[in-house]
Order: sequence, then C-alpha cells, then structure tokens
Amino acid sequence: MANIFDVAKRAGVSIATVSRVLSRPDAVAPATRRKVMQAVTHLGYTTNAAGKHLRTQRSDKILVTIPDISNPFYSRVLQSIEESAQREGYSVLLADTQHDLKREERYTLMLRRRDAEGFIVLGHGLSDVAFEVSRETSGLAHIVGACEFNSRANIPRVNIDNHAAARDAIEHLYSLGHRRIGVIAGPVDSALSRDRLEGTTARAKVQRAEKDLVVAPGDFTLESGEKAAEQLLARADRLTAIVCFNDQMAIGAMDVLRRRGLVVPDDLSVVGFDDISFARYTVPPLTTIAQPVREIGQETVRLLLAIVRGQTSSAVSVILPHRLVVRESTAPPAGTNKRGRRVQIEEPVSRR
Amino acid sequence: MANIFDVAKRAGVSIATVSRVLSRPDAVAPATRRKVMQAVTHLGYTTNAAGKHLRTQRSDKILVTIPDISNPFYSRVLQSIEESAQREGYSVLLADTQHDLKREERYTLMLRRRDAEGFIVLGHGLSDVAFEVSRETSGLAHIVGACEFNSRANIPRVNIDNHAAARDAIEHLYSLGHRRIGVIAGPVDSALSRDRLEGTTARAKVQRAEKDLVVAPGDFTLESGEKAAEQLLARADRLTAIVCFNDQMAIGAMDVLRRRGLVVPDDLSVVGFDDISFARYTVPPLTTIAQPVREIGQETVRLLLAIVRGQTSSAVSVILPHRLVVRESTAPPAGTNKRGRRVQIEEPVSRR
DNA sequence: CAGTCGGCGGCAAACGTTATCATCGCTGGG
DNA sequence: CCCAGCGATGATAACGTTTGCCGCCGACTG
Repeated sequence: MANIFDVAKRAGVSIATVSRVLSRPDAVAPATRRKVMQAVTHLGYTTNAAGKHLRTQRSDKILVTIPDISNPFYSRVLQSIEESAQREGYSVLLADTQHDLKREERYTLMLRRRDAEGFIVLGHGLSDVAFEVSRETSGLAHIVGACEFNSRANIPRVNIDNHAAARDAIEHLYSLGHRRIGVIAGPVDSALSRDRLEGTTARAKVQRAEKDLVVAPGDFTLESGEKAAEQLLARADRLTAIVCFNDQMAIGAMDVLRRRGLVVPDDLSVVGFDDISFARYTVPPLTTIAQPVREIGQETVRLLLAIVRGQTSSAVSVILPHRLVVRESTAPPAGTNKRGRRVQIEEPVSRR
Repeated sequence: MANIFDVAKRAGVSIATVSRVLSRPDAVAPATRRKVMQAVTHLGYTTNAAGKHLRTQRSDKILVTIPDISNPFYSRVLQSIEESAQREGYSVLLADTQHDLKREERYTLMLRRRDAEGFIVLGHGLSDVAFEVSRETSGLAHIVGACEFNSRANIPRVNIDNHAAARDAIEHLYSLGHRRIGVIAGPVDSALSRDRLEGTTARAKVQRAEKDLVVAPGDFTLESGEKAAEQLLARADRLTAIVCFNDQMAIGAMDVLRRRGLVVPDDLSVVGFDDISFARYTVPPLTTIAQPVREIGQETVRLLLAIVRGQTSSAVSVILPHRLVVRESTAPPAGTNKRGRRVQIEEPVSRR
C-alpha cells in the first residue's frame, strides 16, 4: 500500500506538498498540483486514516448507542443520524446496547480512547462511566441525547415534548367521548415514559378522571404489548380505549384484542406512539403520535457537532414538534354518537 | 488527556513497561505491575486509539454497508453482526447506502484508507470501487457478502438457498391446491430476487404451470408491495395466491387486498419472506419463509474475521437453512377441500 | 538596476503507541 | 568462583500524517 512518501518521490516533491495538494489544493501551484495528482492516481494513494487521526487528533467518527436497533423507530432515527453525519464528513460507530448498561459502558470507553469524537445516546440508559466522562472533560461533554434522556446528567438532548404529546393522545380520546382508558407505558426507569405518564395523568386530572386511568407497564416490545393488554383486560372492565407508548406495543395489544374477539375501534380504541411505517398497515390503521424522526436525527448531529467543533459555548436542548395522526383505530366508544356524546342505547350507533 | 509517558513517569518506569503491563501483564513483575496499574487508574489513562492503530496497523473496526437500515430484516441482521463483532473485539462502522452505489463507493474508500479492516456488504449493490479494492489486495479481499451477493465479483458470502426457499414457498401453495399464483418479486438487478424467481419458475415447470405464474416486480418496500399487488390484480384474474419476496411487500399487498374487500386466506393466500417480527402480527398472521438472521450475522462476522486474520487461505461461502413458517395467511383456494382437491361447489368449504 | 515582497515548497517536529533489541542483575550449575 | 542463561526492564525505531516555520526565487516597484 503506497504511502505519502511514495507519492512524493514519484512526483518529485516533498511530502509536505503532497499533503497540501490533498488538503488545500489552492495553496499549491497548478503545475505541481497536477504532477502530484498524477502520482496519486497512478499509485492509487489514499490518505492513511491512522496517521491522519494521530496527527490531527480528529477521528471523524461519532459513536451512537441504541438500546435496540431492531426497533423500527430507533432504526429510522439512526438512519437519519447516519445520513446527517455522513454529510458532515463523519462516520458512525454503531453500538447496540441491548438495554445493557454494561455494554454501553464498554462503548463509552471508545470516547475516552478518542476513538470517537462525540457520543449520541439513544434510549434512557446512561452508565456511570458515560456520566463520568461527560464531567471530566473541561468545557462541554461531547455527548448528546436523543429521544430519551437521562435526568441525572446535565446533557443536552433533542426530543419531542413527551408530556404534551401524551396529553394530545389522551385529549383525542376524551374528545371522542372515552373516559375509562388503559395505558400501556414503558419501563419505570425510562424518563420518556415517565414524562408521557405525567402527561396523561395531568390531562386526566383536568377531566377529573384520574381514577379511570389504568396503567400497565411494558418495555416497548411487541410481546410486552400483548402481555400488558392482557393485564389491562384482566384488571379493568369497561375500558373503552388504550393508549400505548409506542406503536409496537400497540400492535401487540391489538393482536390480543383481536384474538379475544374484540373489534377495534368498535369495542376499543387504540392509540400508538411514534408512527412507524407499519402503523399505516395495521388492521385497522393505527392512530398514533408521529415523531419527526428525520429532524430528530438531523438536529442531534447538528447539536453534537456544534459542541465538538466548539462552535457553541452553552448547548441547549431542542424540542421538536410532534403530530397526532388520526387513522381508523380510534372512534367514539360504543353507545355514543359521532360527537362523543352518550346517547340512548336504542339509537343506531354511528361510527367514523 | 494523559498519555503513556505520563503514566510511565508517575510509575517510575519506562513507557515500554507501561505498554507491556496493559497488553501482556504476566510478562512483567508483580511489583512493577502494581505500580503501573496504580498510576494508570490515578491518571485515568486509556490507550489512545490512533496511536495504537498507527503502530499495529489494526483498527479493530469493520465496515458494514446496508441498503436500508429501516428495513427490519436488515436491521436484525445488523444487530447480530454488531453483537458478534463486539464479542470478537471489533466495532462496527455503519454505512446506510440507501440503495445508492455512489454512497457505497464513498464508504469503500474507508477500507482502502485502512480505516476498517474488513467489509460486510448487505444488499446486492457492489460498486466498481469495491470490486477493484477486492482485487487489488494480494490474497483474499477483506470483503464478505451477506443475504445478497454480487455475482460479478468472486466474493465469499453467507445466505440461505434462495432458490430452494422460493421453491418451498410455492410448493406449499401447490400442495394446498393453488395453481394460478402471483409473484411480487424484487428488483431485476438483485441476484437474490433472480434466484428466488428461478426457484419459483423451476417449481412451476414441474407442475406444468409456468403460464399460471404472474410476476410483478417490487423493491422490497411496503409501498412497492401495494403497487405490485394492484398490478397483479389488474393484469391477472383468477389468482388464488401471491408469493412476496419479503414480508414488507406482503404486508403492503395484504393491505391492498383488504381495501378491495378480499379476505385472506379465503379469497387469496399470501406468502412472505424473511419472517420479520411483525409477520406474526398481521391480520391474518403471515405464512412466510424464515431466515436465520442471527446465524447469518454470526457466520458473516466469523467468515470475515477468519479472512482478516489470515486464518483461512480459501474462504468459501456459507449456506444456512431456511424454514417455512405456516401461519394463517395461506389456505386451500376457495372451492377446494382441506386436502387441496377440487370439490363440488355444493359441498361446504372447510378451512384451516 | 536594486531592494523588497509574496508565493511556493521543503524541513522537521510531533501525535502515541508497540515491538525489537539491548542491557543489567541475579541465579544456578559446573 | 565464574560464567552461562534467563527474567525483567529500558532505549529506540518505526507507523503515516499535518503544519509551523523558514528559505528560496521570481517578479514588481521605485
């Protein structure tokens, strides 16, 4: 493999000139530039990453930890992050932590080893090591959170207003006439889930319906959605709607309902979260809170790189807008009319 | 940030000893080892990646290109790759090519720059540059394909027997009594899709039913599944089943059928490919060809690292077993009994 | 014509590590 | 008692690059 010396020799210049041609071409005379470029192409020379990295102290890499890549929501955020990073000349080092803090910890070492210049954390886990690394740096830690956040560490993050989003979800159900509502939440240690839970209960209080809110925890997987739905059905009767803190749990829940012979939305309305691509294809299509995945990825990268490049002295978090997407999994509860008003049972029930 | 000199000074030893303590601890006397370790922990020293990389010529990184991370099948393979790599001490550089050969090409440069030691290609795209890099290396190119493969380049790969898998899918339908079958294939430049198409037609020939096979191309997305299904329905009547070359297109197709008032499997049977996690949750649950995603990832990494480490002189491709998972989206066509035999219309139609 | 200025390119240091080789002291065997 | 040998550690040479500094030369101006 040819190195910069080989190129220099062949072009009859010094290695400094070769380096200059490659990094700042206009700092060198056109004639020499041509000579060098010829040698470069002839030898198939490419700058060696390690040498450059060592000299410049920049690896042009960012580390992204994800609790679970196979979660379509995360994978789409990742996709956006990757694209944005790439556009800025950065590569992405992938770390699937599988919800394991130990793994995340191992990966965090890459930051300290200067293998990566910055660190994006998806999911709520943030190990002690990461926390520590984030503090030991003079100035701003090169860490940004996305979607989730760890309340312990004072780390800038970009996400939607989960409190408001959950409020909107439940508001939608109230406006349809629902009152007794099940909630399939996330793990208790998830700040995101806590925020959404607060959003729902806050809105329920306004309605004076706190008692009618039934919560079952899940872990954002399809299976946990099933389990939670079964719990909900066993624990509470007269439920007319279920809010799920992500679409996968909603899909799992809808499957349970279907197997029990319950029809969505006739018997029960279901609302999801995230608006993953499959949400449009469920039966019936899922009403859900859409998150701006693309923008989340873009903003996260922008924020991180601003910190890394020292273009900002005080990084602030970013809140992006969410959007309620009403599809066909929600409708007024049985026994009410279109407006959500309770009607006489004798009247024909109209829907959608 | 403390470097090896700082540690050496503090421990009162040479840098060589520090390096030894960290890499081969038993090559150094216990007393010195302790002294060094104390200094290391006190200073929070971690080996600098760039220095190590430059010296050892090993980056401990592999590059993985994926046509589309948001495809759940790919993301699960990626997950397995990442885990296996991690276990072997390697990190994964992620490259989402978005089906763009130019992007893949840019990323391939990382291999030449020695930024990554090896290269895993998911998807069928393989740019000229990659092809070239794979040849310029003396000995084996550090490239392994997964799932798909490029027939042009002689690159080892790991995948299922797509020909046989497609045969099994269509065999299943024939055995149920279907004959006139629609196929939603992949892009024509996809070798994987070609193989599967060959598998279906080969099996159809045995049945003397080539004329009853109707093919529409897709591109593995949900939307393309819808489009292809519409084409199929418009072009061919009397179709009793559809085989799709991935689950997402199957889900898209089933949505079209549903909107047209067609019931699966009563009116039409549907078979998918991949067995993504959502396949179990479609309505009805999708019959599909399961791929051993976990094993594909493991084997790919194993194969690549064997090449990288020079543990093998001639890398051969790996074929992993697939499996037909029969769920509820397939049944005998209307007008036949359980055994798949054509019956009198007057008889009651039984199913499942 | 002489002096100065600017553009271009070379020299060399530094980035942080590992591995090879040399060295030194100690031990054990002849 | 001496020397061979061995175990432990130190000195040092790369690995390949970028970049500050400086010198040279040509051109332009007074």
